[in-house]
Amino acid sequence: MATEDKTKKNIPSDSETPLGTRKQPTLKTIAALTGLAVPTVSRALGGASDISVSTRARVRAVADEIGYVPNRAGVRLRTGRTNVIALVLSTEHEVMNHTAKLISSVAAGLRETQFNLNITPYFGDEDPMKPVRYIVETRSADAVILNQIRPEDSRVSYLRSVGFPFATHGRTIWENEHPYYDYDNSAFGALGVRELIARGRRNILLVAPPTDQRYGQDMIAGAQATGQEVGAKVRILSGATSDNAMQQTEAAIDAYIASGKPLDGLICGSNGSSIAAMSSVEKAGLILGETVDLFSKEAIPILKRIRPSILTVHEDVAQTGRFLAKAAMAAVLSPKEPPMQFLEVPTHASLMDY
Amino acid sequence: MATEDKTKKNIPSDSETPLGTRKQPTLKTIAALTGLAVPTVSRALGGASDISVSTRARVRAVADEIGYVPNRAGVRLRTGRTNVIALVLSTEHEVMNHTAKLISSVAAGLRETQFNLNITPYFGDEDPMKPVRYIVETRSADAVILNQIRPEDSRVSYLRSVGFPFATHGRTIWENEHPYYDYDNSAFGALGVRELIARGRRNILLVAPPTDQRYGQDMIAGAQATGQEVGAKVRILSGATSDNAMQQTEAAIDAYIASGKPLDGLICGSNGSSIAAMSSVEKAGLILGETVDLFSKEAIPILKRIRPSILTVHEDVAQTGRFLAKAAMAAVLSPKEPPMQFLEVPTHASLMDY
DNA sequence: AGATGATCCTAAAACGATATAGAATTTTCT
DNA sequence: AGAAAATTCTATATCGTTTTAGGATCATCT
Repeated sequence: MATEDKTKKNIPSDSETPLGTRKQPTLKTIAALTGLAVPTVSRALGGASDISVSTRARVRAVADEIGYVPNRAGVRLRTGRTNVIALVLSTEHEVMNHTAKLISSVAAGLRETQFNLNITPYFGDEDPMKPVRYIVETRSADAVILNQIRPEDSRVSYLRSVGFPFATHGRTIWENEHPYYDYDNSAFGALGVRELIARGRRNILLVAPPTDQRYGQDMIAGAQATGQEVGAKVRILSGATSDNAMQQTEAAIDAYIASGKPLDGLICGSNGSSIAAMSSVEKAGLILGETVDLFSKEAIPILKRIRPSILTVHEDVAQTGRFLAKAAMAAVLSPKEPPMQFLEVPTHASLMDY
Repeated sequence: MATEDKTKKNIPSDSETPLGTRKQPTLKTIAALTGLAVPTVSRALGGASDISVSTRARVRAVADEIGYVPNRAGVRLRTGRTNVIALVLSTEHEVMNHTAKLISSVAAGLRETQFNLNITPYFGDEDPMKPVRYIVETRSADAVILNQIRPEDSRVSYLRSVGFPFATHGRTIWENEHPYYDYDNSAFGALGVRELIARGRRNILLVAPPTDQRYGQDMIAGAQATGQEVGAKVRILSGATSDNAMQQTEAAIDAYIASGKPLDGLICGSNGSSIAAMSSVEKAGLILGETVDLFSKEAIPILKRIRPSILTVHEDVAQTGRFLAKAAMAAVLSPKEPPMQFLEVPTHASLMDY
């Protein structure tokens, strides 16, 4: 085996034409072309004030001419800056509609900025902390954006403890101290109850909001408080809740109906649960818009194109993503400024019945 | 400690730690702790054969102990390797269902490998070449994955000319020479016609496949050839086609029906067009499964949960993404091997009518 | 004993960028 | 005119890693 090692070392393997190694121009290239020193070129391109205007112009001209683009690895090693914002997403139930729209809107928010978007997925069976820790430890992003926030999210406390910039889609118990965008799910729950009551509904079921995340807790609280207020019964269906647990959700609603409890109003906080509810209701012989009303959070266009009439409230996911992008950038570029925060409050529903 | 003069160079003492940001351990840290030289530590962790087993074990133990993670910028600068696979996606019509599933399945394919996923979005109004050129010029990924491939896609010819590793979702005219995963849309078109004919349908409309991309061209060719064969009329509806152009697609189908042309079978190659078709057909008073049949490509679960009975053919997007991930990695790690290629051929449809 | 090799490690250089300190020149001031 | 100051550039060091070449030590062979 020793001899094998030796021969392996001596034979110059595939050193002929390594594809893709056409070298990119570097600062050194420009320095050679202009007769300047490398740091001078760097500072000229950076717009430093102690480089003469004429030199700056000359350097820029040469750089443009040869198509110079800074090597990110060099910048990153020297400055620690990656120019990357990482969006950390769970793929537990697949990347679904809402998440997909979030991706594109965050991308839109980063458009024409110095920042690039990196999607870091993690899987349901692994520690949600893992991708966050990886990003921090390898410094592979300047900031992270998190969603599916729990009230005392350990990722948030970790990021705060190491001083790493971030923004969240959802609030924690430390909500005053970090950037976030949140949707007022308490108001959503309240609005749902009010709208259904206004249509004469009295037996309302709130479908399966997650109780480990604040948004589900808020939705329940908002709906129940308003139910108390107006003297209507608001029941909470527990069980599977995410977009891709539609089957379980549908089964849970089926079971609820089968149990004989009265039902004439449904509140669904996700597209998946809305679809499950529509299906379930139809099977049970109830008719949307007539014997039962469905109040739904509208996020994807498909819901608009499905025939039965349902009440929808608009959630502005496009705004969400753009805001989170700005908030994350601000956390990087202006760490001393107060964190950017926004709470989207739903105020009215409309009948989607085209 | 004994060889103090030797180790005394410029080891940053623990007591310094000046700023608030706690520094990550580097090879230097391990070198100081073990009394070895930095390259020795590097080679020990890399498993080089000329480092003694005991040293390797000691170094690894210390590395694990202090939680050493290689700084990616350093590796990238030295080796040129980023350990990133970039998935380049258009957000023209938003990141939609099919795309979302592609993202999660590519992520799954990269799971537990050395590679990370980077989503690089581009916008409909900008040059599709731009993100690709950026990645190549800044060397910010080791390979790219492209979709929405045109037959003579300029991104593909560019990547080939610079020798940059890539894989495509769809084939080009150079299909023999690069890695790809493709769905046999010709077979899909043919199968659709055959299935509809088998149900007694004779007036078939193929809904709006894009004619500038190969997959649309193939679908048309497959459907028309089979139509010829069995002597049935297959018409092609031109117009908007992507998932998010549902409104236009629906309007085009409405117009087709209004024109009085006979129609008893529909073939839809995307989820969006299927939803549009269902809506359009219902408006026109046709009944799915009775007066008309819909043959659809099934990719998202929502289609399964919508009430009317439709014929669906399974497209394995999960496999697509995993394969593309492997193909891209292979292009990076084994450039000399023949490119990984796969053509998914649909063979049967099933009635989604639960 | 002296030469040869094997084993295990180190020194130096390099990737591409930027920060810092200081050098060379010109301008301004007294 | 001589000194101080401003201007414009260069030299050097550095970020963290890996590659290359070579050095030191000890065992083995003739």
